Amino acid sequence: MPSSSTYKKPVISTSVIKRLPRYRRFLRNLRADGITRISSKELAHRMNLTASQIRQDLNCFGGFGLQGYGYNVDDLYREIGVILGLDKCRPTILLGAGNLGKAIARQLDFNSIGFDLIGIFDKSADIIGREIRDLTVADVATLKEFCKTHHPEAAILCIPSSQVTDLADMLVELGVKGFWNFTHCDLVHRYDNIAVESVHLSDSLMTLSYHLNDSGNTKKK
Amino acid sequence: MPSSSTYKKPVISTSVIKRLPRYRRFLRNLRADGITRISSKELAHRMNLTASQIRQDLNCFGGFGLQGYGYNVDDLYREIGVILGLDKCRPTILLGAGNLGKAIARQLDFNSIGFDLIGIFDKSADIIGREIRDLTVADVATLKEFCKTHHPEAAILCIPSSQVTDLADMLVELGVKGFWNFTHCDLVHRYDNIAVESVHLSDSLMTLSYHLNDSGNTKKK
DNA sequence: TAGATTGTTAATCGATTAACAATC
DNA sequence: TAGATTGTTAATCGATTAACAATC
Repeated sequence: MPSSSTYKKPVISTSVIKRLPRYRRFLRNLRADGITRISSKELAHRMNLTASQIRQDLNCFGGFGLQGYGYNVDDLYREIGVILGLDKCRPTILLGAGNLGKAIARQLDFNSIGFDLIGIFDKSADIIGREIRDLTVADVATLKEFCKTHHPEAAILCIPSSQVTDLADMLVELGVKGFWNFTHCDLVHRYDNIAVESVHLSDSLMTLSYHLNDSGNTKKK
Repeated sequence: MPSSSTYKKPVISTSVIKRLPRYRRFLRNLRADGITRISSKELAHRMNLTASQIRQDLNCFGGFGLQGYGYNVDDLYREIGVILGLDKCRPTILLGAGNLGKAIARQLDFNSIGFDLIGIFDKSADIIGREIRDLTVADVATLKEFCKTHHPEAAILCIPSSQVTDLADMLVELGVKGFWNFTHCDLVHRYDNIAVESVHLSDSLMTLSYHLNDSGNTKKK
């Protein structure tokens, strides 16, 4: 039953990975309610999944349960955090401090989920120099120099689509290993060995629109 | 080959629905580049999919192509818009005008994707009365009255988790048919016949974290 | 020990891909 | 007509569910 985060992983499917944060949220709520142990059956019931799926998912990473007992809520919560790498502290930069960028920077508790926001950049003179959290928005012209000194591992893209590919290409060359992409641009298959996680807000709203069309047979995700 | 939006739909899988906005984005780009027709093969190549999948997906909704020719870019772009219901104008309200709510309200072009933002509500005295786009933030205490007059169909939830269930329950009673949910709360299986589309920002960032762990065998979504 | 619940293998289901006849 | 490419059926692949032996 390995629990450390460095051993040869047998490639976990995206479906499984995407469920992990949700498991973690439910486990946190359970813990907050003072519940210390839970069976796959009970958790499945609360999450509207099958017990089988939960056990299959967790066993991709190791045997975290105990026969006849179930899972320890707090242990499992922390294990999932380790699997996701939330115990890391990855230097991260934000590109674009407009409405959305600013909100993202302020809204999220980066440090508690493995990221450390160390720089914010914009190209607009109106925005450069402003304070967001503990950071001052810098001129994107100084980005290259900044990266060479501080080696950010991840970059958050909240810039206009037109600027995305140039900037992203540059960042990859400067050693950035992953993008959290809020632009309309489809970066996903552009690079090898670079992680891209996209949040396409309007795509998401469009699927809501679809489901509003056929209210009645709606029953989703 | 039906193209109108009202006929008996044989339940389309979520996987297909979720791909539609992406097809639409690519088609728009093609159109912008002056390309008027495209084969499933060529589109598949550009989108990193199989031609087979594209044809299967589109044929869930009707025969939009022409044998020996392919698809008309502009027609298909518009058809997908109709399928998604982007030609509608659904009265929509925003709950919570903090960092994120404000940014969402300002960032998105609601009208071009089927929504009409008609009200913004908050409970904080600091925020009530502020101007966001063409709207003035109203006191959430006036929400019920507002709904009885204006009958919003969709609600965007950008409020603290603690307030979500009470507010959402009330809105459902008042006739809201769908939620765009940005809270940590898992609304999904709470109601019948209510559409819920969630954007869990930290969940998304966590999956990026996971993929940064194993840079190398990263190749995703 | 008996009861409970896991870890894991086998069966099922659904989604993706391949193949090909229909047709522009 | 010949060539191209769709719509659609069949085959494959992967993900979910069921079943059950292992074990706490």
